[in-house]
Amino acid sequence: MARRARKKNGDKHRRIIEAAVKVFAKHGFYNSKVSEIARAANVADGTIYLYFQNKDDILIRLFEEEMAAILERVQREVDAESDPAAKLRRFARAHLSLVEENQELAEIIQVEIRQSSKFMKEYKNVPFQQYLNLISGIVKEGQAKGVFRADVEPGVFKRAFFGALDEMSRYWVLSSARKYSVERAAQEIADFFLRGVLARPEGESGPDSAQGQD
Amino acid sequence: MARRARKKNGDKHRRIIEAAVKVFAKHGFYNSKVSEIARAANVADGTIYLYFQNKDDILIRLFEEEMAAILERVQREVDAESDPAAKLRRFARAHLSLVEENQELAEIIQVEIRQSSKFMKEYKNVPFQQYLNLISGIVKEGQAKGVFRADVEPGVFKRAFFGALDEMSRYWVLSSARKYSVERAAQEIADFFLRGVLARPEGESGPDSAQGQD
DNA sequence: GTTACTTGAATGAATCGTCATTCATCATCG
DNA sequence: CGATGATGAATGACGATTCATTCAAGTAAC
Repeated sequence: MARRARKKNGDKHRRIIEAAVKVFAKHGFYNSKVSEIARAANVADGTIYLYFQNKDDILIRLFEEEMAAILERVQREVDAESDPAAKLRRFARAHLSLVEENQELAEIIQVEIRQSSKFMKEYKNVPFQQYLNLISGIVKEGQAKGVFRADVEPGVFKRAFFGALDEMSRYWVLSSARKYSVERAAQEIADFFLRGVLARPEGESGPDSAQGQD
Repeated sequence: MARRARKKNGDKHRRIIEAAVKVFAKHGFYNSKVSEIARAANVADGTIYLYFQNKDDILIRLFEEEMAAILERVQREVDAESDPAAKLRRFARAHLSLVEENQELAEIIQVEIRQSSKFMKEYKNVPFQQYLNLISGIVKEGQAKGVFRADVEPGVFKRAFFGALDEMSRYWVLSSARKYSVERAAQEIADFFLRGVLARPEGESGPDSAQGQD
């Protein structure tokens, strides 16, 4: 029964994290009171400090735990496809679906984490790097298979692609108006990129003639 | 000499804004002290309250003033091109150049403004909307001219395109490593999109597909 | 041109509220 | 009984904002 302690720990730890998600999403990190998180989690103020070092720590841990789950899920979805182009579409769909399903969390990751990961210069934000690298991984694979153009810089692509999805999500999260469906948007965004990344969009002749002058 | 007063006003207002840019960029809005801005601007703490309502107001006004200048400049650059595709490339280059030239400001706009524009639910952030609409404007123009595919949703495109540039900027601003040149990245990002947006990448067949509904 | 008075910009020390965090105390369980 | 987890009132720091006061420049009167 000694392990019960751990289990109980896990329980309160969880409850606090979940409460924090709600509270941070509602007021933003800096305007959230620890006591409000405590109230929402149904624990005493002091209890929070048995599970977390301080307020910052709540944010970091919440981010890392949730991010790990997200990474795993998206990874799995992407792995389910074999064609690189399909992987990219799948990534877009998975990303936007996750945002739609976890709006509060998405809001925190988009707004608060960036805020503080800049402020906390030390924090390297590994999970986010990994997430981005899922994308560049797909690109490299596509290039290796000859399906994607070789002159695409994976390091630029991953940011551009992620950025596009992310900005679209922001729209979802911050506005209430849903003009476009997730499916539709994911599809369209992936398309913008894919048609530019595919080695030959349609029946094409040579890649040399591609660009005109500027 | 009575007008000197106004001039002097303008002067201090400016100095405070400029100081705030530095301070906010360095510590983030919430970790910045009004007294530090005052020190940086070489005015007394109280003086700030003669020019701004409160700390939030400093952020909002700084954003709006700087944004107006940015909008005007990018607008002008885009107008200098006539071909929609060229406009898009130009937009990308202008955007990234601005970021490179005003890193502190860019950092604030990316991180702090978003933070607080969520927190201040009322704040509609018109300047940002306008900025985005520069992009959708280009798309619509391109579609009208038949240069861009008609089935592209300008409202999705503007976010995707902006998001891509923005994420790339974040990399510049937050990391110190500059692996890719601005020029190169702008070019590449615009290309990802353009090759997907151009009505006919190469010699294609049917002209019927050109016009469509929106 | 100098003296006396008015105005309002500028100052910065003092105030006042607000939390994050602590810790003395309590409850529970084995 | 300890011991370990939980509590929540009390503490202390901090920092935005205020406001009584100073000061410089303008105006008028002589």
